[in-house]
Amino acid sequence: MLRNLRGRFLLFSSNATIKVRYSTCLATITLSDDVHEQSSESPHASVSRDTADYISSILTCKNVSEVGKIHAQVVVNGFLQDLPVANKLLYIYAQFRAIADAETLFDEMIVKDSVSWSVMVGGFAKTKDFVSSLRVFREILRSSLNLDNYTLPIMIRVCREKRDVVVGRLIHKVALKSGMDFDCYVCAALVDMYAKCGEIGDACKLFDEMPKRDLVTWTVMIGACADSGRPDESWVLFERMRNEGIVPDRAAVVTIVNACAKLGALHKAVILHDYIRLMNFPIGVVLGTALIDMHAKCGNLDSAREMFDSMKERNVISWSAMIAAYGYHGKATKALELFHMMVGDRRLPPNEITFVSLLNACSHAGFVEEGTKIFDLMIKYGITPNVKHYTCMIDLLGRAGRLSEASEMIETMSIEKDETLWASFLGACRIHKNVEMAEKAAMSLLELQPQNPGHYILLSNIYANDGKWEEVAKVRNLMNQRGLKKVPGYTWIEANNRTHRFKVGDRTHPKSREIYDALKDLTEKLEEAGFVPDTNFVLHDVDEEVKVGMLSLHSEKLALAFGLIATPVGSLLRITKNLRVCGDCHSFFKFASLVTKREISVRDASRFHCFKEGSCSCGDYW
DNA sequence: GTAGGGTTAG
Repeated sequence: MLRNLRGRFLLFSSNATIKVRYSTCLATITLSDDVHEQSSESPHASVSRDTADYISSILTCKNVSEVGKIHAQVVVNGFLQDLPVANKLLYIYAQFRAIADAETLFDEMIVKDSVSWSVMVGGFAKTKDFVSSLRVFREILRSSLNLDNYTLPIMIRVCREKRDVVVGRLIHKVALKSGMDFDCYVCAALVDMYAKCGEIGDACKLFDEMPKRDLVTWTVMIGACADSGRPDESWVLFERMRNEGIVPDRAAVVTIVNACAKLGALHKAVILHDYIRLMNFPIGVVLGTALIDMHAKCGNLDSAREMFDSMKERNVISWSAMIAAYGYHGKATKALELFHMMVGDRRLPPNEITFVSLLNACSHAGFVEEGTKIFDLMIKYGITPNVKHYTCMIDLLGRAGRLSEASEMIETMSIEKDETLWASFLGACRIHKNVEMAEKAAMSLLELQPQNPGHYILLSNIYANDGKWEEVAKVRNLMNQRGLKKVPGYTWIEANNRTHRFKVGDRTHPKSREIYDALKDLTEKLEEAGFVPDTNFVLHDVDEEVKVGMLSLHSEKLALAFGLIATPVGSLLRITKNLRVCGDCHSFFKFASLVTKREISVRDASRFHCFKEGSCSCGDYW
């Protein structure tokens, strides 16, 4: 029998065995004849041995059932109103994701402090019950409790997970208004939230204004730059961080490896891997997988495979990364081989991304039949095709010229179609010059993304190629009315351990004159060799045309011309483009590799093209 | 006593 008398918990018992049903288990506690007294008068008194004992036994629990037993003892021995003990119980329930148990306990606690509330917010967040998390957070705001540096990062993270920048911003404002001082946890969470919600400007501003930055804050910002298409800035930040004496840990290294993969710069990949070896970072599954991806995306497929082979432990992500690596490089047979090894000998179940990688590999290589089989196999594995799988299939069928089959697939699929899917179909229609189908695809793109200037250009090009000039004018007017301007694509080239960037008609490079001379010279030689520019890919933007002239000013070609003058004869040219390389450039590179006797490795938005002696590793499936 | 960052596709 438990009684609470003026702050003293008195526990009376006779020779008794008390059964307490609590939580998910039944605890049996045998009590002694003695009367125990426990003082709880002064909360500031040193923590009693019993409190500490309970806390340590709670922390050693291996499962919820063990927690339940200790919980029962806590109740019986009158320690439930001992805040550190109750909070620790709450915490451990939350850790085991037994949120219902935590909630029951929380409701029964007469006294709660900011820790109890914070643990509940975190507990709900851990089980992805974001609504409840927010509900508890609102209760904190309504109560007399102050906001603190513990609850805030949890809530900000919830907003990040939900990609809800509106609520995120609101919480940020409320916190600012409360006058509290933000610590590194709050700032890092805010920077990350803004960045993942696509508000990179806010993320940068916060980061720049921080008086102090710790390793996590730097890591978050490095990742944020990479995710927002500025991996070159990630690299600069990583160096700045190290110059400030901050030593990266594994998570930071994974982040920069990931940024380097996006950068696609081989010389940086080599430097980074050497650094990782030098620092003796243990290469676990995550870092190993990131390295596979980095080497593959920087053009070194062999290093990627070496990494894969040397890993002691691999998971489905590592296998998928290696399969994808073969895919970008047009090696569909290798990708399929690895897949069969994965599901055969290793009995590792593939996930939906494995299939995207595999289907992409098939479409890159023009493996229509194999791709179709894989698509069916995926369904047998119980994976419902998503829009990405369908996009691969549309790409696969479309590039192979099977436009009506692709169109039928689009008509009959039951899931929502997105812009990538239509863009894939449109790309295929353009290659095979099917104006009617292209028009339909472009219209759908415009409907889905009326703010994307690229779609207007595409549609107007389709009309232009078909001589429908009135329609061209209409589309152009619509674009101007909506205040949209074409965003240029960029091309990078590595030369002498540096990366140089070009955009269409670029004249900002110090060696501009030489580059243009080299390009003119090259173009003449290519035309002599039989190269015919493919005007299907000319952007019929009149103003732009007047400015930049013709196809020959594409950023890819400027980069190539620079590479020819800046690197030794015979050396490999490594080019990276942030959009898909067009058919005209593809053909240009093929001829260039023949005429200049250079090997040209081009990485675009989703694949690698290796041009050698007038042909491309990916055949005509560019 | 409670809190922030890392791997595969498109």
